[in-house]
Amino acid sequence: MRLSKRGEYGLRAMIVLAGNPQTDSQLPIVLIKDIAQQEKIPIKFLEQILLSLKNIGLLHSKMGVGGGYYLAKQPHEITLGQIIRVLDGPIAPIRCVSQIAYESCGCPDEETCGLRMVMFDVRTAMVDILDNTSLADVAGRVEAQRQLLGHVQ
Amino acid sequence: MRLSKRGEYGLRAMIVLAGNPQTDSQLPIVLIKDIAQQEKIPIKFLEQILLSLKNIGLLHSKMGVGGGYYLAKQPHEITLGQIIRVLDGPIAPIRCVSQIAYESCGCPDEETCGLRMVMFDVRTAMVDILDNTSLADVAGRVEAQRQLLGHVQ
DNA sequence: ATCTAATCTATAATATTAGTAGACTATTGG
DNA sequence: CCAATAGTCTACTAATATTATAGATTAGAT
Repeated sequence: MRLSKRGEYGLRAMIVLAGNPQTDSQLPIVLIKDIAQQEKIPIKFLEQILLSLKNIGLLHSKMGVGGGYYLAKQPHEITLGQIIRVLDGPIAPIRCVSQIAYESCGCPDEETCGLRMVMFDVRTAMVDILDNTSLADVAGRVEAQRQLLGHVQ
Repeated sequence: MRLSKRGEYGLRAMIVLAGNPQTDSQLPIVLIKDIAQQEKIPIKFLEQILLSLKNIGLLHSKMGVGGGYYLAKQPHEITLGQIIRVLDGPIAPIRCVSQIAYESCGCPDEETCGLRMVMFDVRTAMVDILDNTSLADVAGRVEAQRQLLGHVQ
């Protein structure tokens, strides 16, 4: 029941990117290298991860001097659920409760399978959080917590 | 974010065992072989799984003719969370939110780590379900669903 | 041109998972 | 006591997934 490093690193990177808010005047481009350094992620591994997120349309990039990665949408439009599904696959404890990647678990009657009923609830609980938490929400919570702890920016 | 086969098989086996309710007159002993057959689980794999559950004290067993496995406690005293922790380890998307197997994720300040905040909520949601659902609860839900669908026993 | 930075593909190293094998021990019943 | 039954224990293997690493390539800026 654990997130992979791939998923974790991807989420951390996206949260960093969301921390550089998009303005009209200045593009919030961040280098892979900088994210890797800041979050202690192996750079070559992070490259692959960001590339996946780019290919699915969550990130844009720019090559060459002054290039880097930036969010393809506003932070409030990107949820953690989207990111995790790209990097770790469907969010479901067992396949027979996945909406996106359903697969029979082979029990005689799914309608009366006790395990399936409970795991359906677990899946729902996870998805409820992850699909309703955006990068902006995360940034907001971090900010609120900083204020609460009296951190000075 | 998926349960292993080990975990899944263990849960299925325990649900089967809880389906044979414990009475004073007759011991509800079930053979590994029968569970394996009914649930389509490789028998040698299931042996190991049941042994783990026995060693942790969730199952008892009896060798020889007329032997087999039976629950060590009443179905309402055994939760799915207990079973999963034995077979799959701690229930937490990342280690830094596990109560039982905490481990630092290496971020500069855990108190203001956005990923940690969200994953803490996810963990809580999963644990709330799994630690509050007993084998008796599962059996009850299966029975209720059977009635609802008009199955005749 | 040259430097920078992302892109792409392949592959290596490691860990985990899933399953198999077989010898051993305990219990029952004849 | 012996044979059959059924769980115990340990080791091992095969497959798969995870976590990277390497290096050549392409695009863009100055």
